[in-house]
Amino acid sequence: MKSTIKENIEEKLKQELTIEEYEKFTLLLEPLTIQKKQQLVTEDRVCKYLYFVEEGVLHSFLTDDNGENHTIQFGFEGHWISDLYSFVSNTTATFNIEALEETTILAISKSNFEKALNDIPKFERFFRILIQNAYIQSQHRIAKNYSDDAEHRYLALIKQQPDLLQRVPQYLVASYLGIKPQSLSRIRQNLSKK
Amino acid sequence: MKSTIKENIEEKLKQELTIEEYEKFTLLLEPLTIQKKQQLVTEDRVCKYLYFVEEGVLHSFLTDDNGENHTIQFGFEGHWISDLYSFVSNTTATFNIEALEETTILAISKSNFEKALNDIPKFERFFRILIQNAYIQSQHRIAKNYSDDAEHRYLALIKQQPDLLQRVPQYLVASYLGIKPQSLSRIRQNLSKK
DNA sequence: TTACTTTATTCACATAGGTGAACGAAAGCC
DNA sequence: GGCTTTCGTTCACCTATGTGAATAAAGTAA
Repeated sequence: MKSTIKENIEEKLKQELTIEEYEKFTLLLEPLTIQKKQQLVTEDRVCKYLYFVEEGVLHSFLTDDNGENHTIQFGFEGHWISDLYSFVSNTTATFNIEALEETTILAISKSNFEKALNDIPKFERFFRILIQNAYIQSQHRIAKNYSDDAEHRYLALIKQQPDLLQRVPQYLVASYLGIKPQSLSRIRQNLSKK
Repeated sequence: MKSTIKENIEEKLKQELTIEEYEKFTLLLEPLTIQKKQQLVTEDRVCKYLYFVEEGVLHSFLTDDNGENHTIQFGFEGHWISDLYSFVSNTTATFNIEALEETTILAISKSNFEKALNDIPKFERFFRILIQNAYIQSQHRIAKNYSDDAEHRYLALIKQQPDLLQRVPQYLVASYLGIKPQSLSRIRQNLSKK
């Protein structure tokens, strides 16, 4: 189940890292473990790290003016997660990031991130590809939100990630789909009748 | 009104390009002009370029299973636009890109793009920052779509881009907001009563 | 100018998803 | 083991937005 950062980088670069590159990079990472319900990032504080999930799950969410939470992203093994705007611009975060189970993480601080970009040429490319993939996904998510109703989005989601409901509570899946838990219940009820 | 690519790059890099860098880069670009309603990218064909808008406006949109169009993005002067997934993976595009008025563009092909990444070190960084900003924006757009209703999204949009309705027809603004033209009409009517 | 097409408005009615409450089941805790 | 909190379901009712049609206004072409 554990995901290694070396494989993650090599897979995106479609190229192996040399031992020196990997060791140089490893020195810049800070391992940490957080418990279920602990927050890694809290809105109104600056998000000072990028996080790579080795094992476990996190979610990033936004608390709106009515105090409701909206899950923007899940971070499973092998994902990178952060409040990127807060990280790059040193402003207070708009998202919270919280563990959904005990999670082991590798964190890279902004100064170490910049060191990596400058000292390890491949790293700038790696990070470009990482963000590029994330951006493509988010464009498609916006597109699907426009063209599909909640039932279709739910079906597409569990098709793409069949174990999702085993790993995270249903009300967070509803939130990620942009609907209320009751509505997801209703949708599942309708589907089971078909 | 015209936007220059040199300024666009330097602004993102927060650093000036040398004359050599700029000239090397310029050689990789293909200028073109397209007329209103012409398509730059068509779904089901591969998108072979990244496009920088010098002057004019484009929009990218998706045609759904009911034949309805959903505007995903507007590309004004100074914006880059493409079907990035199609471009990077050489698969057929899911989005269309069409001019909303006569538009002048600089296009960079995939092979030239790769040449730029490899030959001009700053370019990899520039492109990383470009995508990073786009990704941050799209994350915030997803978040706002979850927490705000159409009226709030409309108000936020015209506040952020007050000339939008002068440049593009209202039904495209509605589409971008994820609602029907009639609904935007109704929202505007309610607002004018307040 | 006239004619034709595209865009915006308004209305009556339909529907997906939201709301708040009640209830039971499951999970964590002492 | 029982107690308490969290989670999922169901229901009756509500609301924002969609639908389809009619009409007007604006834009374009001849």
